[in-house]
Amino acid sequence: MSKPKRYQLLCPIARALDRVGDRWTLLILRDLYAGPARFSGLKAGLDGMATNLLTARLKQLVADGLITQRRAEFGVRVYELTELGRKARDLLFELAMFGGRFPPDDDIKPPGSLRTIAVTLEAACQRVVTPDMDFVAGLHVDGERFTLTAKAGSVTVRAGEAEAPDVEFFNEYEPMVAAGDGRMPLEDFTANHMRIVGHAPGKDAEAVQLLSSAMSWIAEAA
Amino acid sequence: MSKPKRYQLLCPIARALDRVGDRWTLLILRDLYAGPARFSGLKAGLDGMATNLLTARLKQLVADGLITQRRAEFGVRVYELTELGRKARDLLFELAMFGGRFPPDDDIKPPGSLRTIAVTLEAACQRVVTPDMDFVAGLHVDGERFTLTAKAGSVTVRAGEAEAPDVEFFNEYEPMVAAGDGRMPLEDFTANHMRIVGHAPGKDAEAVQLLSSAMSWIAEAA
DNA sequence: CGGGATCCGTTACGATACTG
DNA sequence: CAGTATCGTAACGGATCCCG
Repeated sequence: MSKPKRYQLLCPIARALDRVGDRWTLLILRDLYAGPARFSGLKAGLDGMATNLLTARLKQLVADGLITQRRAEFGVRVYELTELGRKARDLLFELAMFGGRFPPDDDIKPPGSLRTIAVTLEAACQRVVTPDMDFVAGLHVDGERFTLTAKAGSVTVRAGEAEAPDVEFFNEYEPMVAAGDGRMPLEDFTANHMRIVGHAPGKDAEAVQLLSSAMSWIAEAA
Repeated sequence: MSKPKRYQLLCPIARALDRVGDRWTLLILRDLYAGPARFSGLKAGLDGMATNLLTARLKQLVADGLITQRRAEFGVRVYELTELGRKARDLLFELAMFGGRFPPDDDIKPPGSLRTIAVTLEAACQRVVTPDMDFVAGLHVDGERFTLTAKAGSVTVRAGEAEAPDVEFFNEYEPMVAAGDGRMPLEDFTANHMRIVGHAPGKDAEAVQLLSSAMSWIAEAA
């Protein structure tokens, strides 16, 4: 029965907001961009969100064709982005770039999960990747694992441990955000807050090159 | 007294949404991108929005440094974007690109004003402009006037009549949106829905070149 | 235990009326 | 013209309960 309020205007911006403008919706897409997730996983990442709201938003997103619910092995239900939903990447990235311009509030809480880094990192890397790059990197951020893959000029960043990474990065979340926002100099970050463990010489150099290019692209855009 | 609900998370996306995520806020920025506007002008463009809400949103935007209230000549108050507020351009553009992927709803209303085209058009043109372009174009869309200026590799689109345009375009809004969304072939649009009146030969060709490049950039991105 | 559904107090929104 | 005040309604937030 609940029909959300819509603008219903002949304007692409309003049309987008009618799909993703409700509270929490963009944060759901943000978390799903890192890969499929279960109801409880999403709930954990979206701290403070009521379960009935999460249900309602997921239902709406399914209806709009942005996500699907799939039954993975042993009956576990997972939600994941559709091809259309993945197209929200650059929108989420611009949102992150815009948000980075504001000083973080005083009483700020750490997010329930770090999946937010996937979409931002992937979008930034995609802007600076060169077609010859080809590697798999493992990313460890405050203990959470991500996999960054560069191949044939395209980059993906997904939640989950890399199987046979060519190189591994160990970072903490807060310095990453600070560097991205421009509150910490890039040299400081790369020198003091990024531990690199290479497994395939040559590939590591590529990975370091990509990551630092991406970060300075972000810095310059500000 | 009213403290709006905020996420307050250490995540750039959430930080952006804490500034511009409330209902109507992004549509206000959208309209202001076309240039300064008065309270009643905004209200007219944002059909259906309650006046107290508009007041509240404007107050919040001022507090966050995205807009300012200025006293123009004869005591008329106008709101206008700050430099920080103008940085929302690419965000609004990505929103428009994303919204264009959805079929327009059945019972859709025309927007209260066409100022929405300024931000989208400017962002698209900026992506394809060449440094040598230098002209002033008048844009007439369903009777509303806009001015497109290209100079030194940068493009601006503002509401208001051009003083001495090198070229003038006459369009209707609906076909423009349809072409932008990909529902109408570009050739159809440029051939049948765009009237061009040139005043400075050479300059007109530049303008036509820029406009059609911008539109095909949009079409290809989809 | 994961994946929700139900209920209820609180807040934000939408419409209209009113004022400097 | 540029808002403020009021008020009914819809959405949100938190907790609890239910079902496989």
